[in-house]
Amino acid sequence: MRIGELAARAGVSVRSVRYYEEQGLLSSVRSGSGQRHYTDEEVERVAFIQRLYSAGLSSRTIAELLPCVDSPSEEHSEAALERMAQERDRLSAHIDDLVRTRDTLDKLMDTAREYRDRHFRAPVPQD
Amino acid sequence: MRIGELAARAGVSVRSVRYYEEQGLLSSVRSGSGQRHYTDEEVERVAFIQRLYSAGLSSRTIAELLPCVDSPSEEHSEAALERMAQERDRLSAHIDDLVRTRDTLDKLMDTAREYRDRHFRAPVPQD
DNA sequence: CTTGCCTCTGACGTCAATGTCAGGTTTTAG
DNA sequence: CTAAAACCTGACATTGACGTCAGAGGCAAG
Repeated sequence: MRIGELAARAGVSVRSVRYYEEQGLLSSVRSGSGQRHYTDEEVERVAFIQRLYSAGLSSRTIAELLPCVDSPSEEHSEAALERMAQERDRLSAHIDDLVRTRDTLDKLMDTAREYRDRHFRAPVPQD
Repeated sequence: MRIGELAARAGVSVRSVRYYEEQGLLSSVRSGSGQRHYTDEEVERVAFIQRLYSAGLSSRTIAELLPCVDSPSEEHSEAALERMAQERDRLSAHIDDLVRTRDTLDKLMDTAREYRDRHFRAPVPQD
């Protein structure tokens, strides 16, 4: 498939796909006229890249992880495993942080609801 | 305390504190010479703002939430509650996304470890 | 063949939070 | 008193993942 279809199927923009290639996260086979062609597998790959981005990883970090995903071989296996473990930990920490923030928000909402109910109207069952 | 101490205590840069004020997230009492002065409470506030930022909220969104935090009153209570619920949901979705990504990373690491152990050395107890 | 859509490269624009610098005032320590 | 350190405003720089546009070429349908 060509880049438009890939982008649509993966749910990203055409611009992003080109950007991923520029960053070395994705490769393409070029037709004689220079157009990029992809296989079905690339759809998943692009989607996965997106998820890593939205997990807060940078292009550089993703570029360091993907080779391990592609071909687990001796050369990068150890380094990549460490890198992945490290990013996994960062991710875990971030998740914990978000959960704490969500808890804080929950408490704030409870407070606000209580206040509202006490002052402005009868209590309602919460959600 | 002055801005330097506040920033240090809250773990952010002086620049950021000024920026928060510029965005209406924080207020300060000015001394005669124009220097900002803060109370201990502001330290927590700044730290909380930081957490909202790192949770992916924008200045604008934070600005919409903080008034509710400060003084739950009729005027913004309903709207702010909705806003908070909405952001809470966004946050939850994001957390779920991150957890899924972490799971994927875990699986990748398992695969890599298996590969390594099968090909290059005797199995070791995992972690 | 032509019309319309897709693609190409390359470059500049954007946005948000923050860094950084300049040029000047204020506060603090010795 | 004086030098260092901290603060002020204002403005421009940066970073990263894109958006967007220009100008040119590719490709299927009628």
